[in-house]
Amino acid sequence: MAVRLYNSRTRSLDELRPLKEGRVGIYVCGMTPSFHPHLGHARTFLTFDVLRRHLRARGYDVTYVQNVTDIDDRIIERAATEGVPWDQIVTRYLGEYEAAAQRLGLMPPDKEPRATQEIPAIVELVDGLIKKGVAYESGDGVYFAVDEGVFPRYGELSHQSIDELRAGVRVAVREDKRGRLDFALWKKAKPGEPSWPSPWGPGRPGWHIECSAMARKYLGDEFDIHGGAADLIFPHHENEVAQTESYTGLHPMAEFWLHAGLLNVDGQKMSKSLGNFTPLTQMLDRYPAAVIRYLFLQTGYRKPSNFTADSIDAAGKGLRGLYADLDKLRETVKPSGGANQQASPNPAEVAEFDEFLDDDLNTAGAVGWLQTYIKSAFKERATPARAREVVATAEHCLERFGLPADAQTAGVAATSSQVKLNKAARMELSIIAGERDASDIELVEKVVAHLDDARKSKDWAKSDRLRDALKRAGIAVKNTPSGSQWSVDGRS
RNA sequence: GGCGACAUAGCCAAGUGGUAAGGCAGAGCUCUGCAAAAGCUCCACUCGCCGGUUCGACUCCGGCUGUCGCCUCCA
Repeated sequence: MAVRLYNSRTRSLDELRPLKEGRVGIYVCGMTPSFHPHLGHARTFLTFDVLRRHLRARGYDVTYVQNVTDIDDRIIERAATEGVPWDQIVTRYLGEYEAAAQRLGLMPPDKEPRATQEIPAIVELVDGLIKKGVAYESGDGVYFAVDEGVFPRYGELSHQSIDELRAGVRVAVREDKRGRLDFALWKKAKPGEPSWPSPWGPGRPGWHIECSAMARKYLGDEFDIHGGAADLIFPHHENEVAQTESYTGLHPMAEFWLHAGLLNVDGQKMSKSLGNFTPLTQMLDRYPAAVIRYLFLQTGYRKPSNFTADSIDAAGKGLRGLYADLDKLRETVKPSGGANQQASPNPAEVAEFDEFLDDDLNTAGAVGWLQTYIKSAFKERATPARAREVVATAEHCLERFGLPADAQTAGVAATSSQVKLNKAARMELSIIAGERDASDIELVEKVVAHLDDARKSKDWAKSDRLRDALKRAGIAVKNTPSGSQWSVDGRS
């Protein structure tokens, strides 16, 4: 079965037919590091991460390009506000993004070009557009002449007509341009602004042109997939099309346009002014990356998604449950097994999983399939050999999702490594443990060890007393054949 | 005002022209000194509303209502 994806350009589910046999080129609009990355960025890049993994598993040689727009008005504004050089802003927020990307397990792009390092390619493009008569130089920059109708297909991607757009313009025109819809290709530098040399004097690229230039340079005049979040369709992607296709005379520049749905928080769009903007780094401190990934996997990538504390808690529990089932299967294999009995994923079952992903990256359906699949092994009372096969298949699927193979690695194991005891709890536990200087975690472990001893000697009264003390300290204990496990109570 | 998306149980969320995946929460049972975990069972005669097409629609068409997004910077 071939891969089908929803194509914003044609507004239909189209079959992926790479321009070059066996190879897929993907360009995704990346960060403009002018502020903290947030959970919405994570959703978008996680979407394309799963797409890459799937296409690769389908045997395609994927080239994934994700740019960095490391110069724009917001960066300059931010630098001015803080009174620091513009590139310091870029370094700070790009660093923050890269650290977050690593924690999220995003595969590094094959190419990660930066606008300021591609000035020659950008200048070449702008110059070419002027020569073709679709762009013009004015007092403060170079503009693309949308209003003059130089690009008849303008509005086709976002399904807007030039007339309607013209009616909708409601921002005071400050730039020195001929038509209200015209957009900047090159901005001449005002005193004190960062600049690069060009035939039109020192300046910087306008927003949009850098993507046209970089996509062309790394993937060619025509390539397979161009992606980004839904809010980029207009004007960013529309303008990219106008620039690139005017320059090359070819259409379409990208066969597929993929758009990831936006993320709301508590029913509202994330924004600084609403105060619901949580930096991604903080979210990652609060929730394991695997849980965030799993949460997004449970939703269709195109749908607008609403993030709430409840939704991520439920995702955490769901993921932990999945790992618990898997662990149980692994347990059943161990005694009779032997370490060298390796099983391979079942091809027919992996194919069932793949069918979901082939269908417009239906990760939610695939997650449901995987949950049922693992559970079915219990219902069937799987033999050790079969259990091994199910585990191998499940692990394969998890890897395809970019999820770790077990709860420990995913950071959702029941036993927590992070404890923070309050004063009263610390005092109570240190008395029980007979320790004053132990760390919180050592203290807890000591008391849990006492509890285990009490249980071994069937001293239920003592065992219950210790359990209660731990509970007051916010620690939940559960007993297993291999010793007691504890976790910070209420943490999911 | 223009363009577009979405509307499935308490919550999150798949899906098909032929009779509703999965997860969370909830109920019961098994197990258990207790507490958990886990397993099993149950949990939408119904898919925003109204028409139409059809032997049959939640799934196709039309209308209505509602929510959201884009049209200005945005992943």
